Amino acid sequence: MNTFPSQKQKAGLNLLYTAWWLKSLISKELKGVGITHEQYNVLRILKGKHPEKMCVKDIGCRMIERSSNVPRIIDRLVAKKYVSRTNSMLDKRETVNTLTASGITILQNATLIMEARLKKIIALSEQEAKQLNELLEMYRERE
Amino acid sequence: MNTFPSQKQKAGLNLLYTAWWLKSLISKELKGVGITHEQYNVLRILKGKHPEKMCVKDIGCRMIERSSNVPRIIDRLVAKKYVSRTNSMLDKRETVNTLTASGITILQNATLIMEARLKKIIALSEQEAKQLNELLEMYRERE
DNA sequence: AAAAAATACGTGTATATACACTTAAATAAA
DNA sequence: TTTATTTAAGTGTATATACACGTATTTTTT
Repeated sequence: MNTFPSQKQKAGLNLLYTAWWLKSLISKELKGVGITHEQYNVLRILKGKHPEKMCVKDIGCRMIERSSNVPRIIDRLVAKKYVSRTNSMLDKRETVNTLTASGITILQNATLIMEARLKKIIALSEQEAKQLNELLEMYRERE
Repeated sequence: MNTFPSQKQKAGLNLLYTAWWLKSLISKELKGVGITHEQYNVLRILKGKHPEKMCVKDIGCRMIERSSNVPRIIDRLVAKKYVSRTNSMLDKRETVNTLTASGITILQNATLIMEARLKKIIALSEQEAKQLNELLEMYRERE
């Protein structure tokens, strides 16, 4: 990684690679629990409002990678009985979704395992992480 | 994005989000040219050795996201006539792949469009990009 | 030289992404 | 009130990812 015409160009590839590396790490941990990276993300979002229910749109716009696939991710979580989905009574277009008891359990499980692992692996100090956050925000400043 | 228990945890999400943001940006530009992000990546890797031919394995291990899907990405590039694939004579297990003339053209095209766009959008200076690179490398130091 | 292990490529499957499209319901405009 | 527009959810399709597996070939071991 060291014959780059510019640091800026290198940073793009470095960013994509590091994110892939992190995502792989997370997926590997979650595999033991039986859920995918994206399913974990949806469970966490639902946890954030629990016991309040959330419609698909509100979940979607909180996803890290804004996907149009949320209905199908929820399908799988419903099939695994981690999420319950019913029709909204206020707005018949919406469905409302919430964690089940086993959804909460699996999420706690996943979170514990993952955070322990990440804590060990990620090599930055808090101060360095803060600096990284600032640079990432500057990176996409013109978004 | 500001009620995080730790900067380190925030950095993970920030990293995933920024990479997604960048990937979307790139994909959008490439759409006009008619290739995907991953196809572009393979074309660039082939360009790096051109006119030498490359086997699937050598392409795969140079991908940003190490995918086991390289044969199928090449399938699509062959179908579009941007890549030509033949059997290796040295090792009959291998196939050897190289850019066609139109592959070179489309790649030049894509590169020009993309770099112009990224230059405008990415908000970091060279110095800041360098700092970002250092932090990303530290981030995954224990890989 | 024959058997075993490793390698390169490809395939099959479940999941996800990106995007266009459909349908039903809610909201705004006429 | 009726019509038009917007919105929420879901579906279909092409592409990609992750991973297990199969097959042919090469390399290593015995």
